[in-house]
Amino acid sequence: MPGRPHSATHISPAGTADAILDVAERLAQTRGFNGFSYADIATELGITKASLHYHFRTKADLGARLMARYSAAFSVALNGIAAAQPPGRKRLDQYVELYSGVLRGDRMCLCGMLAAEYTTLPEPMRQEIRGFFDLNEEWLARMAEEAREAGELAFEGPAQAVGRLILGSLEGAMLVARSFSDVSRFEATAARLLDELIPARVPGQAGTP
Amino acid sequence: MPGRPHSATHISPAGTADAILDVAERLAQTRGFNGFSYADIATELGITKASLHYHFRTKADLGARLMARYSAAFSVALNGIAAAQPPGRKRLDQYVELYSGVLRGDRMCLCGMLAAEYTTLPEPMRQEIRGFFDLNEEWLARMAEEAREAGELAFEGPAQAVGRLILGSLEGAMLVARSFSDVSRFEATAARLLDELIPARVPGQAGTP
DNA sequence: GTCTATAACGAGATAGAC
DNA sequence: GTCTATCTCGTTATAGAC
Repeated sequence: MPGRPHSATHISPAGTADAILDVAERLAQTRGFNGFSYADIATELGITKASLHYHFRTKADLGARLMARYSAAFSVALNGIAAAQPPGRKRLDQYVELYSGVLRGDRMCLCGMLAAEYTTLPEPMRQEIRGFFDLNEEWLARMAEEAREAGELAFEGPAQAVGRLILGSLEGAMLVARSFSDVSRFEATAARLLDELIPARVPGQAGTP
Repeated sequence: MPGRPHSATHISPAGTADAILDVAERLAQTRGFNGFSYADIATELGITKASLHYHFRTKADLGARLMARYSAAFSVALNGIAAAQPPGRKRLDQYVELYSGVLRGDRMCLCGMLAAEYTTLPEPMRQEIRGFFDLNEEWLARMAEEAREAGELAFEGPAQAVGRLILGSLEGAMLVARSFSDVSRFEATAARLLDELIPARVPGQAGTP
């Protein structure tokens, strides 16, 4: 695919592909990747389907680039949380808040959504899904481990297992809560999950000795 | 029983309508409700699309009846577990095993799957999804409460919160594990969830104060 | 109950003008 | 970069013969 115009004379074209991805992202998060069409995007942006194909040759192409952008943005957000907060519960609360924000827009996590459609998606998109889950599990495990080492939170066993449990649980809690249009249900569930799973370490009680 | 070719009601003389639902169920659990067509079912059964419309006038009709059957079969399975096991962890382990069995067939929980497509589904199907979640949450809460009262398991706060957390967590863990074609990942996560959330009550140790 | 045939529509995708 | 026009295919759904 050709890159953006290299001259500085036009600034607006830089936004078209991104604008398309913005709409596609919202539709994919609300209706699923198989739940929207080029016509939906075109209508919303006031352009034609043919123009969409200029920016994204195929829908599979659009999907792969959509997920790559999403993963990259998510990664930036995770790094931001880790940089802004010391090891401890606060980091995980902000992680949960990332999900709450998505849910407030009646959306699902993009990759959680596409995971449901997994078997119908082209391999490049499947790879992105697994990559997103790996990224999140590893970040969560690292945050949990650092909090344990800092004596802020307590849990037993490998941090990887904690990361996997938190990721899966939040994705599922989102899925259910959205069916009831009830963000508070998600928030309450997420809070309890963290409370039970990695309670604050109280000096003088059982934890790491 | 979910994940099995036949529901608990019939054994040998499965009629055409049931055969159609069997195929539709498997396709919905693997590809989603929007991920299969009448043509897919017709081809697999060696009949025509027109015949399908004789049994199910519209796809929305098929979907609603499919979910009603699924929920009913699931309800029977839950009652069976509660009747066969005394209050305690074993009941919940068998509940998890229900999910593992589904996942072993590369399927998702039907209602978890359709929850992702929620916004694209007709209202009757949405109702069934919420009903399925309610049914499961309430059963899990009841099982947790009975186990606590029997002194078998320990947890604090309302049992409803525990039911919601388990349901959402299992649905999400399924979703993620299926993307990696790794049932053991689900099983390990589910086991840890139950261990942490409602540990066995050991006399003389911290549990309910 | 199942078939053939077809309607009516929407999907992804392409060619070529401007 | 965006347009008009079109192609091809798949989708749900119906009519009517057997």
